[in-house]
Amino acid sequence: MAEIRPLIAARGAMATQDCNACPIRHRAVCARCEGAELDRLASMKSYRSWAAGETVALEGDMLPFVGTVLSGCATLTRSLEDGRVQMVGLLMPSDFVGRPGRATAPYEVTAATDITLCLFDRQRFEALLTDAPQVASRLLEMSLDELDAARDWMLLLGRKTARERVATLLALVLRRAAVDARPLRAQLPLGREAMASYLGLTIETVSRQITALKRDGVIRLEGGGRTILCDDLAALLIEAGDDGDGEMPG
Amino acid sequence: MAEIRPLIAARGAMATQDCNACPIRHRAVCARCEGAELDRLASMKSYRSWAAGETVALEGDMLPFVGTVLSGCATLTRSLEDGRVQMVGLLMPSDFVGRPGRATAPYEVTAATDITLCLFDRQRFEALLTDAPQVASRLLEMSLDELDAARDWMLLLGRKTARERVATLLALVLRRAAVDARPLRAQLPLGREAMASYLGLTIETVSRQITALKRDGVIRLEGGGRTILCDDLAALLIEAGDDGDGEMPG
DNA sequence: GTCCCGCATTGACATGGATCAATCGTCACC
DNA sequence: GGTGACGATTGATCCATGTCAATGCGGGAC
Repeated sequence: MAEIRPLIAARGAMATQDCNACPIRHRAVCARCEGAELDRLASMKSYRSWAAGETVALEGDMLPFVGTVLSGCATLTRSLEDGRVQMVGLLMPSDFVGRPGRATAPYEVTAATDITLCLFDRQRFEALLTDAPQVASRLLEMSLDELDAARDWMLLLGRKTARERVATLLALVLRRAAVDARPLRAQLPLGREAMASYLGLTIETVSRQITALKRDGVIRLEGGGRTILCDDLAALLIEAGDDGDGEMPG
Repeated sequence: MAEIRPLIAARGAMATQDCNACPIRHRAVCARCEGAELDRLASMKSYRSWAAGETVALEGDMLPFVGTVLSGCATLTRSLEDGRVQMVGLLMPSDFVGRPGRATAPYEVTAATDITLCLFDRQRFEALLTDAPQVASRLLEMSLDELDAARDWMLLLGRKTARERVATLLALVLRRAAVDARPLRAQLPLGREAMASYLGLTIETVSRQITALKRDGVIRLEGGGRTILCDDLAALLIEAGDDGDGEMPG
């Protein structure tokens, strides 16, 4: 997913930077920090990378850190005992990972692409939280945004048809990827399986709905189905069933 | 819903109390406040009640306040243009209402029972937030709990069968209502329509699944289907499809 | 270039839940 | 006690999506 957010630096370059130079400060938890807090953040952080497909944390794992996504894309999933899986969040660069105040991960975290995180020791971060209001209020704001996004997704999962779900996701990806280009074009960051998991559908249904949207002239495909083009975003948003201003759950 | 949480005082008594005496401080946003913050909170608050069925705020409404539920029970819903509705949260006493940092309501808020809220002027509350870390961190904690709950519900909406969904909700209500009594007994706070809205199902399906669970001896009904009894919570939790430790989205 | 291998697509069929419609209970009111 | 209204239940049927299975396609290794 890094490729559709060109602002984000490649991960090799990242490992030597500190919070002051963080290219994602505009959204990340340190966005409002000043001298002293930045120094504290910088003193407790480290970097770590995972390859696409690797597990960052299993449900119930001890998580000694919290952190921020620097590059790449990770998924949060919850599953039932018989193997049914639902994606409950998609982490993009600048998104926050982990849960201050809780030692174990409530869902499985998996690297969807190669990914690098900027990690903070959880307990030291919690201490910072209690006496740096900017950090706490910034994190609160991010959490509330995620809550809104999760609730939008509940509407999709509870009430939308398969075609509407697929159209919603494609519109979301297109709007993130390219606000300017015409026609809109985006490489799908997720394979069909991850899309199905996100949308509460099966792979086959996702595939059929994409084919149907293509047949009906709403989208076009390129590069073996991994790149989508759209000439008329308004038409795609109508297919999505609402005005389409929903945000992606983080 | 107030009747199943006997800790909560009746609303008539509430209107003259201040934050110090708030009977729901153990969970509410003021739970960690001390002298100065409590005084500030008390100075900006007011009380207001709505009757069951009344609308507290429509999607997109200006909301000049944030607040806390004192008594009663409210629902948060999102809807599609053609009328399909999904409940995205259920507010119980001590739950937080509204969104610091945003002027308009992102979902419709409706009183499910008679309800009383303790309201704070939004802008003054935001100011408090920036310089009272206890308030910000308490609110963060509550928001993260709601986020976890919303994500649990995404698993239900995306992957559970109708029977599992109904069993999950009934187990949730039973565990909130009565931890001690045997057999477990609870008055349903929600009618069939609200249950269906919460579960992403239709009224008819909810009704059929309740009938089926009764037929199979997992639950019993009383009082015209508004009170449920359960002799074996473990059996109900198995029907719910997971270990059942999910929380209710707030 | 060819052979795999993993992912995506397509097809045939089964089914869970929605839809449409009728009936039933319960409670409030007269 | 009778009546109306509203929510809940039950029944019959339909259809969207899941399931199972086969085929297609593109990219990397050699």
